[in-house]
Amino acid sequence: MRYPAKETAVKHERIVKEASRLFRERGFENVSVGDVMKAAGLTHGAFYAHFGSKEELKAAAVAYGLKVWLGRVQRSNSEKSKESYSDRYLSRWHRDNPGQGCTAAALAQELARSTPELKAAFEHGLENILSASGDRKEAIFQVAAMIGGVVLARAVQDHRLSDEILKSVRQKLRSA
Amino acid sequence: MRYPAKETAVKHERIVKEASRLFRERGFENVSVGDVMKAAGLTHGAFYAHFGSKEELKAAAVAYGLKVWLGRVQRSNSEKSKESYSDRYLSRWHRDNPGQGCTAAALAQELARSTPELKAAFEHGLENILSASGDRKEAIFQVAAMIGGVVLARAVQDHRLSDEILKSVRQKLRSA
DNA sequence: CTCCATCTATGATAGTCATCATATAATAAG
DNA sequence: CTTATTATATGATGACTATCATAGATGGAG
Repeated sequence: MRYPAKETAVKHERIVKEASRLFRERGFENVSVGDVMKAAGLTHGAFYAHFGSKEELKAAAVAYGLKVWLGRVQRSNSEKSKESYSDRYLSRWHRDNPGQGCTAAALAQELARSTPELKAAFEHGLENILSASGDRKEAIFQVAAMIGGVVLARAVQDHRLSDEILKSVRQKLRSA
Repeated sequence: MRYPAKETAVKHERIVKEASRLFRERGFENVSVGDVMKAAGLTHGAFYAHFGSKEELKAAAVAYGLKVWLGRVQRSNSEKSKESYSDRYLSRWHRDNPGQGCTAAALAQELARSTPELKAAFEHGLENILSASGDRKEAIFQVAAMIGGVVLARAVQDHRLSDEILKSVRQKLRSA
């Protein structure tokens, strides 16, 4: 790195962060390289000084998103808060703000159709999260139910039904 | 309908069926109108004699897909088979054949980012499925867990982990 | 048998997008 | 202070795609 040495790294991180947010909001396919660079305050051509391809950016964005997720899970484990992690995950706020939310709940289906590299990036992050829990089988089940609940709640039109979905999964998970 | 009157309806249905399969396999964005028409044995231009836009086709494909899903649920309810519906849903076969599988497990995240019309089509189909069950809250929970399980299992690379996810959700759902 | 409505095919149009080529500018190294 | 290096910006390029325009073809209505 011969240029500003420090600012460059900051910009690089900003690109990944904005990409991560935009991808979660609109999906990989509906975000162009130009969109990401504009959000990062740069022009589209500069992109290829940072990444070799859009595919590489996707992998970086997924890895970043899962790192953030892991941080939230760990923080929730240590704070013995009244509100459980699943309650926060299955909240209206999370449903309505995919850009700030869980990468899996926003992009898992597109990941399922992606390259082995991308799937591996996701898998690695997921393993870290599952390892952060005691009962592995229970953790897998909870993650699946949480993701399914948010995905369903986001896919329907009616607010009443959407709220009912969130509430049902929250309650069943708590009683489990 | 002035043309072959019967064949036209057959072709129309074939377009919807192939679209439904292709969309589940590759996602809405990765299937062109031309792809669908080719799969149906026609050329791209003929499409607009059947649908006003790709958006209309998506809605028809989603409605068709959920109708098929409802049929499977009902059949499973009547046949008091040994294998429960959730076991079949959370099978390796379903994970590996999204084109023949559940529309929600393949497209729900894209639906979440779609037009109100599309989301309404999905919601309508989902309501029918939930209505086919006795305990509504339990049905919602099971559907969420099943979708989340298959989505997760499809998004990871390692077969061992993927199988473990399917198995964990299956077992937890059965014991619930 | 004739005519017209409508399905189908071919080709064009316009927009978007990932990627690359080139040129500029800024700085770290000497 | 000079020079080599590299981030950045602007502007192509080529590919893809939804949609439309036009024309051909087909079979039901009269």
